[in-house]
Amino acid sequence: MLTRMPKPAASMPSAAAAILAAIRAVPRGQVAGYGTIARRAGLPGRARLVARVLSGNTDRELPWHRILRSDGRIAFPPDSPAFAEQCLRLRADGVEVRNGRVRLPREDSLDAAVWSPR
DNA sequence: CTGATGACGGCGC
DNA sequence: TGCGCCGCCATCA
Repeated sequence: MLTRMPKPAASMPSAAAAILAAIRAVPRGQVAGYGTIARRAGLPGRARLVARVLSGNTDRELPWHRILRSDGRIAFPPDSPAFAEQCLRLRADGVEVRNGRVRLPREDSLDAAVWSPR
């Protein structure tokens, strides 16, 4: 049966793959926190790992701009070019960005519930 | 092995 | 809301 998933091993390369998959699964117009992505990837408590993976990512197709800090703030210094680009890409998605911050969906929303079976 | 670093998170004030 | 402190994880000097 496929009922059992392998135990989460953060050090294995597939961890990064799971993270990338979780990020790719965030639909346009929506956003998620680093910690949320980590959980969706089966790596609870590895928010910083998500950040690490993203920092090494080169795929322009990856919706990296939809990943924000838990408080809805963009994780870049407000004066950095990355910050500016993330702002643009978010708005291109139709997301409202106020002062480098967006309205992050509550974790207990339906969408989150579907994603995080626990 | 110890200490520093980073696209983090939660809590307290 | 803003800020600081501390905890956590993985990597690197």
